[in-house]
Amino acid sequence: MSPAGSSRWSPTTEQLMILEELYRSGIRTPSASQIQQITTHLSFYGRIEGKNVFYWFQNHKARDRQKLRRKLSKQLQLQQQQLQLHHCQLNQDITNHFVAYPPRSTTQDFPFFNSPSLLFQGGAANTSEQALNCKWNVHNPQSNLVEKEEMTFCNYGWTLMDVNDQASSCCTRPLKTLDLFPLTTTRINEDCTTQPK
Amino acid sequence: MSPAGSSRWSPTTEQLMILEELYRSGIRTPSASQIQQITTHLSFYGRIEGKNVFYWFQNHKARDRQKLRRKLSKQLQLQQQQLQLHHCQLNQDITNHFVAYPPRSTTQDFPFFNSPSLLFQGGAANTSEQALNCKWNVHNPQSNLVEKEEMTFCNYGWTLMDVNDQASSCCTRPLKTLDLFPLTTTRINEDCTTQPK
DNA sequence: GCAAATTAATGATTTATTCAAG
DNA sequence: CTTGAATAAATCATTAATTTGC
Repeated sequence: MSPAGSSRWSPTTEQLMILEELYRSGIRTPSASQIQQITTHLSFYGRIEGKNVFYWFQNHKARDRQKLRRKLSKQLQLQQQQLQLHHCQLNQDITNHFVAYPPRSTTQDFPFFNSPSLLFQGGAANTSEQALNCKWNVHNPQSNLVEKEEMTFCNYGWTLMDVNDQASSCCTRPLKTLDLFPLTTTRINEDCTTQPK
Repeated sequence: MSPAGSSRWSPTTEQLMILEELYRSGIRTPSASQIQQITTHLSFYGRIEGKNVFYWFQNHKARDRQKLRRKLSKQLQLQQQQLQLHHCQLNQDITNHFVAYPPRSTTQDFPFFNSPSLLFQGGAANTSEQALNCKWNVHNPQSNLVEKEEMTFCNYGWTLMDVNDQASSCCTRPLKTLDLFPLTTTRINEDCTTQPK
């Protein structure tokens, strides 16, 4: 691929420090122009592309969330265990105080013992979700386009792509027949079912 | 945004027909060049951008899968119900034949009645997954780059972006101070914590 | 010390979910 | 309700740490 390059980007220490600082400062989903700026800036410290910056934030955010989720779920698990223990203790007490002799079998449990194990997935996820979904809106003075400032991923790629996209305006020059369209496309429902294998 | 345009693309009938035909013919995740071709071609029938094509395939594939999953899970559910019924019947039979008089309470269920509802998510997903994950590799004669032909989403966007990305090569011209980097970036760990609001 | 073997991190893709226009 | 658009979660794949036997 890239000459003398490995297949994937690995950030230099400086790049990483800067990225982390930006993250700490609140950036989570950088807009197109932000990515552009960051990339340009970081390219001073080593080879880097826009997508690297994009992915870095994507992953960092996700793994932050994930870490938080795990912590919460572990906490919950502990709480549950303690509750269970408490429950058990209570039950023991009841048994000791109100049931003088075993009711039928000493190995028999009380029904409320096998309480359903709570669903961490759902609960914890929602909690951490709300805790983390604080969006950060850039106040970019140069953007006088009235589009949503919360620019995204795809917009970035595609918007920039469209700069040299001749297909944006309805092109009237005779389209040369392309590989993908071997037949006239007006009678589509006939047998142009060229099955690729 | 676009002059006299609505906020989102809506495909013309022709465009839709072609897209569906292409989908039927096996295309699921069109490569960059494919998207380019398709877009160019479809732009003859109305305004369209590359991302529209990309999203269309993305969504169509996903919703196909989803539909299939639902069908399968419904089937399974039915099967489960029937099994349950069968089970119930069996239990009834057992009760009738082996228990002459009610054991403790007529409303009491047998423990194996509340069997765990099976996890459709896991099972069905995997099934439909395998059924749908038939990738389609283009045999594009014009690509003599030896990169993987299974090109993707981001590659598309970002690759094209990099065409006019001056930051790709390590730039040595003095970077003008950007909004995002108000201070020198070498001493990062000091207080450049400009909190955005 | 130092590679081969394992494991942990993390960059890059793909899939699922959600939002919102029409 | 359908579906284009966007975001988040899950997954894959490669690189860096780390361990292990010599």
